[in-house]
Amino acid sequence: MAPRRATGRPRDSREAVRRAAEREFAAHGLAGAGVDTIARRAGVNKAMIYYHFNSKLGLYREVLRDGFRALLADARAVLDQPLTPIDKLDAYVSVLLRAAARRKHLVPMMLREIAGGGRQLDPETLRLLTGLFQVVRQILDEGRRRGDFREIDPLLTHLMIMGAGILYSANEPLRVRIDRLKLIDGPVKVPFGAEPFVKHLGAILRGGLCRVHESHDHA
Amino acid sequence: MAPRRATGRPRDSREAVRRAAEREFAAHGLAGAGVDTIARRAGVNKAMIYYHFNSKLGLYREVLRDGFRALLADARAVLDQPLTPIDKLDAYVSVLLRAAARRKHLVPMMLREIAGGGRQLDPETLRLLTGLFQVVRQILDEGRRRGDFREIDPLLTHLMIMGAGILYSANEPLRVRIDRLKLIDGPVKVPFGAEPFVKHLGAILRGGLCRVHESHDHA
DNA sequence: GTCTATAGGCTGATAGAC
DNA sequence: GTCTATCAGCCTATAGAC
Repeated sequence: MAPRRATGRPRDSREAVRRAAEREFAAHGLAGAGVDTIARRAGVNKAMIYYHFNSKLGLYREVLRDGFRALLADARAVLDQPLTPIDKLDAYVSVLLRAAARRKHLVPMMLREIAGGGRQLDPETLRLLTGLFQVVRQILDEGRRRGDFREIDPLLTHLMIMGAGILYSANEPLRVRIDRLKLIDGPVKVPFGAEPFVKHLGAILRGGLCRVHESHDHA
Repeated sequence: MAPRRATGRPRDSREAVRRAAEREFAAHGLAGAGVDTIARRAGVNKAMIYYHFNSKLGLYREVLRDGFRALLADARAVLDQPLTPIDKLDAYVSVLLRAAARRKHLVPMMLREIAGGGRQLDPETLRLLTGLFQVVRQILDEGRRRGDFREIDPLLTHLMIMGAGILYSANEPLRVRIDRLKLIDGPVKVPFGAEPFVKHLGAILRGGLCRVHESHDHA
């Protein structure tokens, strides 16, 4: 029995609010977001927000939860793909970045949440977060069983991938600005979009930074 | 001519405000922070904040700038150490994490700033940020010249290290909570403090995830 | 489900005495 | 440099009609 346009506009007002809230919360955080702004941008009366979500915090939590539910579902799908473990890791990173690009509110909200010690994360959202770790852990386990991977801490690896991926995504606006201002001298090309990052991280995970010196000495 | 206790208390009131502001901004962000709270915690009259810093935003910017100035100085010191490039990278990561641990406001503030597209970053702070990249670039260049490192994108590498390091630092409270709630099953030890991360990232940068199979086949 | 009107608290900022 | 007093605006939230 989902509420289907009783009187007003064809499009569900609840959905409109959610979408407007995603933008506002991502840009300004829970404290900085304005309920009036969200209502205006949703083309909805402000009272509707309280009707549907009870409070600003309630709306905030629901937006976060929805986002992570979708993200976790995407990530889990990687496990079923017929790929080698190392390629699955690539796919996972790619999914992460592309999910962040599609749902632009997720990464900024997550970032602010982490900055605040995760105070607004309800238990379910916390569970969803650990679910992402489980995906990485399964991939790493499979790789270790097959003898592809060496013994490596799965949680630290997860945190590394997540951190690098999140910052890279969130960074994009800043990179654009730094690029425009020509703040970096020399022949450095500023990367944009998911692809360069996925490739780069994949290369590092495969072989690290160092040269493979097959019987090769300097001097 | 630094202002030295004209009338009031022995300790400089400006410094007291800065320190209280660090905590408040880190915990609640620019919008969420309260000027009254900062004043109270600094043991200083609220009007003094406006006397010293003009506005809440002015105070915020100064706190950020000071933090990154100190961080960049620490990072640059690594360049002069008598270490091989790969060990310098380790040292750099270590400095980053330890600086974050000492100046607890830095990472959360940075995280929120990134989430907001860096809207409140003044040009100098932006310059300081790119300075960190230059440090990584120099280390990588030196390694490439010596033949230790293979050809690798320095900016992507910098972003990877920075992202992983920042998230790991910022994550600590969340890891504590997840650990307490026993949300992760199985024999996974949740890491705390800088050391495990520095070691882990060092290992990955050195050799990646995969086993070195010197003539070894699975069959 | 939708809208109007408004309460009521909080908070950034300033004026002005000392 | 420090402090008191106070304003003015914003902004979450609700009551209540339709």
